[in-house]
Amino acid sequence: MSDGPIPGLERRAGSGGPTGQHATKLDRSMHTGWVAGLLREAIVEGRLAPGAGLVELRLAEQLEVSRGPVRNALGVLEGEGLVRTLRNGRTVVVGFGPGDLDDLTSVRLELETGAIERGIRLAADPRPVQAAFAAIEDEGASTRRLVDLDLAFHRSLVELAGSRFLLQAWLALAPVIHTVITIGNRRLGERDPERNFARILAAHRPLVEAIAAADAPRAVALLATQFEVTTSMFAARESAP
Amino acid sequence: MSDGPIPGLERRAGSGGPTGQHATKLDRSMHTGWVAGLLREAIVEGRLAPGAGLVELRLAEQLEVSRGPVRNALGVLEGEGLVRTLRNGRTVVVGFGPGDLDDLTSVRLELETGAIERGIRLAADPRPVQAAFAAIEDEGASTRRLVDLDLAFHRSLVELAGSRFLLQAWLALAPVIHTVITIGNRRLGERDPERNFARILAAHRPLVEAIAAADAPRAVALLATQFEVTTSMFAARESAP
DNA sequence: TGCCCGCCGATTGTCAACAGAAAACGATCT
DNA sequence: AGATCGTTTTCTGTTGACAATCGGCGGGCA
Repeated sequence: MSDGPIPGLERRAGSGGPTGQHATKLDRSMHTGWVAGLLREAIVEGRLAPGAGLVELRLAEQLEVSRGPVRNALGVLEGEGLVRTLRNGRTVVVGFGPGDLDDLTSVRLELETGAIERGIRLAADPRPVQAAFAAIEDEGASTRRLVDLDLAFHRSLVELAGSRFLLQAWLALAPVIHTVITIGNRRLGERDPERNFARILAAHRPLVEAIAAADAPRAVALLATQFEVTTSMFAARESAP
Repeated sequence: MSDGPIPGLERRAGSGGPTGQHATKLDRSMHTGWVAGLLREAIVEGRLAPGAGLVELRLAEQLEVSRGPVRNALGVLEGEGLVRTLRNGRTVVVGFGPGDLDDLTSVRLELETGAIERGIRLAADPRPVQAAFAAIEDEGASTRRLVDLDLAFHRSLVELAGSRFLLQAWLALAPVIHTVITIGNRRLGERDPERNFARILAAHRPLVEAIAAADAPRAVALLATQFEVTTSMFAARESAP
């Protein structure tokens, strides 16, 4: 494999190191979670090309930690479906083709549709969804956080159903969804972030209202429309770069 | 925490040790995968009670490996949702309540129903499903392998759709499904294994036929019926032990 | 020239040991 | 007696080192 440091991993994120401050929430631990977060971010933002090999020792010395945390981080990334270990133990970044986008979108649609229907049927509290939308509104067009907030919004949709396992299934897809949203948002938003932001708001607001009104059919239809619009925009950009 | 070895983990499974033979399929490695498999088996079969604490050092010396593989194995199990690490790092076995059964079943129904519909719409090859059913038929009433084969059957249903991410979402639930099937099969099957076996066959055969005939509505209805029967039997046993 | 075999570097899997934090325990004080 | 504080013990997180394995490279041979 080629020498030199791996691009897009200058360990600048966070503070000056893993011992910075917060213990990365629920991940395995400080170093492990930090490395996993860094790697995940690099992958979902496309800085790590699909197929690129991740060598434990190189990552370790580049990030100035031992191989242990790196190893564990690769393990959680593998569990998230972002990397894949060949049967020789070599770890590579997984790639996503155009067909995968349709596939992922359809699965998301199915899961989130079911969640909304169940949530409304159970008269779930819509306020978390409203709060998640408000967070998007308040953020502005800052692309970086926007992705996280968009993902959090859709997570709140899934959580409407109050189903532990539905959430678990969706969570298994979350990193990949993050990848797709990030790449798509960058393509759509780097020219005109404000317009992209307005588009997102326009797509989400009616959905929030429909959910607050407990209008399940309308909410589901709006969700489907939102996904269709997104994928078609992707496809347009994809075919004519 | 109480002393002594953890019950139900006598490292008998497989050969005499991790260096036995095959490198546990696609898991992380020999020892890691072996430990993860052992632990997973113990959890899904109920030998490890929910809430039980898993101490790395104790597991390590009990299984005669170092803490490294044990640690990685616990990471894998955590990714599968079978254990949970508290914010102090302590790892405990997660528990499932009666409500979780309904929840899990409904999510499974949704996923597998969608898979069947998509698979039939795409004119997917039904032979893997038939093969999985044949494997169940050939096995007989041996409860142990029956669970694996039942799970493999349902996995083949999901694979009908040819959707990478639908499979990933379902796979995220697979260990938990395994747990439920195992516990349920034991309760239902320990009195009269033959009868339980016949019940499984009777529930699966029409489903296979409907899929082979590309009759999506009938297949979906049969799947729903199968799940309803199972859950109601569970509930009956649950309320009157 | 083309193919096969053995060597060598690179990389992973594993292990034992160290430092820090959290929990459990007991003693002391009120 | 009950609560509180300090000590001890347990357990995790991390590190560096060792052994085994895989891939690639060059030399030898037909």
